[in-house]
Formats: sequence, structure tokens, C-alpha cells
Amino acid sequence: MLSKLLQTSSSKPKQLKKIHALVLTSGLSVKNSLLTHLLENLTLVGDMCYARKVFDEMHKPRVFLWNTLFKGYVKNNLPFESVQLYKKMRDLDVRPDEFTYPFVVKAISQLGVLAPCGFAFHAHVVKHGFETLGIVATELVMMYMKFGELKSAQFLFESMQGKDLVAWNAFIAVCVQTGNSALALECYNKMCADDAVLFDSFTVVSMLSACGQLGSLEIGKEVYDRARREGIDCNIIVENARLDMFLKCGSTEEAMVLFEEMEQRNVVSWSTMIVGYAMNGDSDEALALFNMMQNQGIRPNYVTFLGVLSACSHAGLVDEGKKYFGIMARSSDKSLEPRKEHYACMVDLLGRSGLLEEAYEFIKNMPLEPDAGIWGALLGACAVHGEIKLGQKVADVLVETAPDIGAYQVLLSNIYAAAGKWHCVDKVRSKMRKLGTKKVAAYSSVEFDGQLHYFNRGDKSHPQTKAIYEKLEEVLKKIRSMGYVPQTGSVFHDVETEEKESSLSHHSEKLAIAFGLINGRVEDPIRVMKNLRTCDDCHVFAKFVSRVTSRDIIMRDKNRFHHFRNGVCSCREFW
DNA sequence: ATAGGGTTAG
Repeated sequence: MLSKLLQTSSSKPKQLKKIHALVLTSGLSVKNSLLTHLLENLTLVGDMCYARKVFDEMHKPRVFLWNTLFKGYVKNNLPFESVQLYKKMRDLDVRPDEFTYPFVVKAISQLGVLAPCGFAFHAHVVKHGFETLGIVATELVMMYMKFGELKSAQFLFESMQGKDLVAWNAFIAVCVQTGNSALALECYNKMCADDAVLFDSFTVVSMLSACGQLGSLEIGKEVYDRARREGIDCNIIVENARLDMFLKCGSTEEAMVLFEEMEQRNVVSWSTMIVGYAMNGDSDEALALFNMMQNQGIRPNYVTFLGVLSACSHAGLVDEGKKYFGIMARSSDKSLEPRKEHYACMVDLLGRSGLLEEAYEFIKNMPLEPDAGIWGALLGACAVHGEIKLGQKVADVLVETAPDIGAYQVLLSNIYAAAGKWHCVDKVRSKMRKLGTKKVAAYSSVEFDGQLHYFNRGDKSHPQTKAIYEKLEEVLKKIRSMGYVPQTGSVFHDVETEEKESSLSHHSEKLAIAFGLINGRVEDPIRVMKNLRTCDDCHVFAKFVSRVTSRDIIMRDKNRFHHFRNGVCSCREFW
């Protein structure tokens, strides 16, 4: 009778406690299955404190009850409690079984620190002979990947015997999640070559996501078409991933067609569209979608608002942005309370519009502890507006909070360079050398014929190098005669003008554009993906090129898209 | 009587 009660009352915490009291006072011999039920229901409700109380009252709980508690901690994102529980388990000499480790390893992943716990747990796993178990090994691979231990993860994954579909999918997924999409692609190809495993909708979702990251429209379409051919169920998650892939490749047209065709749309579909349109610079459409969504009774979540705020930011709509931020802050829905990312969006919005002091005040008054992302947004705005004094102040904060992120130091040095303060530039540079902060090297890529072609600055490694440079020269000559003047202000080194020009003219995005001019079809846009922000000069260059060649150029940088057509950019010079 | 994989944001 009691277990029936437990089954039906799973979502009501008060009732659960009442039943527990009843169990205790009834004097009935308490069956383990009943307690498992109780623990599981408390887990679902999220009352892990009470679950722990119930657990602690048990006399010598069997391993599976420990496991149930572990499961609860993992489900409710309480890694520290998991680790403590594991220690207790070992102190009491309770032997973990094969079910224990997947939970514990996942808890370490959630904890976010590998040493010393991660290695120690791995050692325990090996000691207990569970490393060869596919499920445990899969979790270990995910753990190492999440800690940036790519080599360890790869080694472990490759030494797994008889990998099944879930193991492959897990690895591909975690590659994408950690920004290693090229590796995900490689892995997918290997998986396809393995006759023993077939792919499923999980694989497709991760692959579409990878193609979005890489800006690989052709491969993405290929993966999807293959899924269709092989009768894989393309559910809403697959379609959402495809939607995102189109938007991340700059194809808003295809995204809109798909969005209108979709049988089902959920909050993720709408948010994907809003975020995607904001990124592509069409803020009006993004905000229109937001209104439409509400008219259709779909409740926005915090990601939707990130899209809305970034739409305002990219269009310089300060008042609109403040309005939406206010809606969030006043909402009775607790899950819509502005988070750090929203504050960062607001700082970006204010700062980019030149309201640097207001942005600074906004940070000082915010109720949450500002993180590097928020200060970074302000520093970025200082760079845009050449604001040295505030920039220095912000950079000082960032050296404290995020000394390992080179991008912030580079921003500061760029601010100095733009002001011609070369001795300050040198100081920042030498500080970076001392701290060992690395700059991320810029690169651009273009997809052609199902292949991604990568270019670094001044790259001469591409097989078509000669033709690319010739094309570049030809185009430069043509656009110079039309009034293009190299924007030498974008060179952040103290070198002579002539040298500046040649350094500029070999930026990775220019090489990529030249490659696109040689290879793509005239009617297709040239899609360039860049890992960092693009510079002023390349922006001007792309505008001219789009005019003289009558080709559309779609360029994605770290923050947003630039759609160049006939000499005009979709960003309207606001970026 | 318990275990590993997926979409928006970062």
C-alpha cells in the first residue's frame, strides 16, 4: 500500500515526508525497495537534504541505495556532496560496484576540477576493474574532454574495445561541446567507416551542431540528407539543430524556409531564430520574431532574452534593450531573473553605443559579482571608442580575474596602439610574455566542394597559393582605382606605412575571399568564417570587393555576421 | 533494483 502511495505522490514533497513518517511509526519492516522509491522520489523533487536524512537513518544500506543517492546528487547537480559521499563510502569499507562509477565520474565532471579528484577516481576505477566497462569508460572520456585533456580523452576513447553507438555519440557530442568540431567530423567519418555501428538521430544532431560551428553548410546538408535516406527519425531536436546550422552558416533564407515548414516549434526553435537573426545583423526580424512568439503563446526563456538583448546591441537600440532588460528584472518568473550573460549584453549595448560611463556605473551597481565576461564587454567597448583611461582601469581588473585570457591584453594593447602609445604597447606585450599569456592566432576558413580550406595571415601553404595571391593583387589594384585606401589604423605594430599595408593585405580573411573568388560559383556567396573579430581594413576591403565582383560575401567573425552586397554591409558600420 | 549520447546561450 505504501509503495503505491509513493508511486502516485512522486511530485509532492510534503506528502513524501508524511509517508516517510508513517513508514517510521508504523513499525512495519521497511523494505529496501520502498526506501529506494522514497529516495528516487525525493531526487525528482530535488529535496536532497531530506533524501540524505532518510539515507542516514538506514541501517547498513546496501550498495544500490548508495547508488540511488549518488544518482540524486548527480541529477541535482551537487558534485561536492557526491565526492563527500564517495569518501564516506570508502571510510565505511563499502565496496562500490559497477553502477557506482558512472555517477561518481560524472560528479567529478560537474565539479569542474580534474586534479586531484579526477585522477584519483580514475585510479579507483582501474583498481576495481571497471575501466574496461563501456559505460564507465565513456564517462571517463567525457570527463577528460571537459577538462581540456584532449589527448587523454582521445587515448582512452581509441583504446575502448567494441565501441557501441552510444560511446561514439558521446565522444562526438563532447567534441562539439568543447569546441573541437573538426575532431567531431573526423570521428564521424571513422564511425561511418565502421560497419559495426550505424548512426542515429543523436549523431545527426551533434554533427549538425559541429557543421554550424565550422560554418560547413555543404557537409551539414549532406549529413542531414543521409539521415533522411536512411530513415532516421528527424524529430524536433534534429530540425532545431539544422535550423541553427543554417543560421550559423549565414543562410538566413534557408533557415526561414525551414522554420516555416517545421511541423512543431518549441521555445528552442524560436530562440534559435532570434539569436541567429541577431547574429546575422537583422535585428528588426529578430524582434519581430520575439513578438510573434509571444503572440503564439510560447513563453520565452533566458536564452530567448539573450537573443533579444543581442539584437538590440547589434542595432544600437539602447532604449529597447533597457526595456527588455526591465521586463526580465520585473518578471515574476524567477527563471527569467537577469543572469551574468544578460548583464554582459547590457554592458555591450551601452558601451558600444558610446555610453561608457553609464556602462561602468551599471557594472558597479549590479547585484551579481561581475565576471571576466562583463568586464571584457566594457573593455571591448573602450577599444571601439578609443577610451584609454577607462580601458586601463578595466584591464587592471581583468589581469586580476582572468590573467590567462590573452584576448583582453591584446585589446588593451590595441587601444594603446590606436592612440600611438607604442611604449605602452610594448609594456603590455612584455607583461604577456612574462605571464605566459598566449594570443590566439587568427585564421579564416572557406568551404569549397565539401572541404574546409583554412588560411592564416600571410599563409603560403595552400596548394593554390600562387593563384590566390595573384587574384588578391588583381582585386587590390582594381579597388584602389575605385578609391580603396588601406586602413592602416588597424595595424597594431609600430612599423612603416608601406610595411603596414603589406601586412594588412595578407590578412587571413583577404586570402579566404581571394580563394572564394577563384573557386566558387559566381551566383553563390563567398562564406568566410573567422575565429576572431575582423579588422576595419578587411571590412572596407570586403565592401569594395562585393561591389567590383558583384559577388555576395558573408563573413562570420567571433561576434556576428557581415553580409556584404554591392559595396554595402548589413552591419551598417555598427559593430 | 540502480549506469553512458542530442538542439538555443557561455
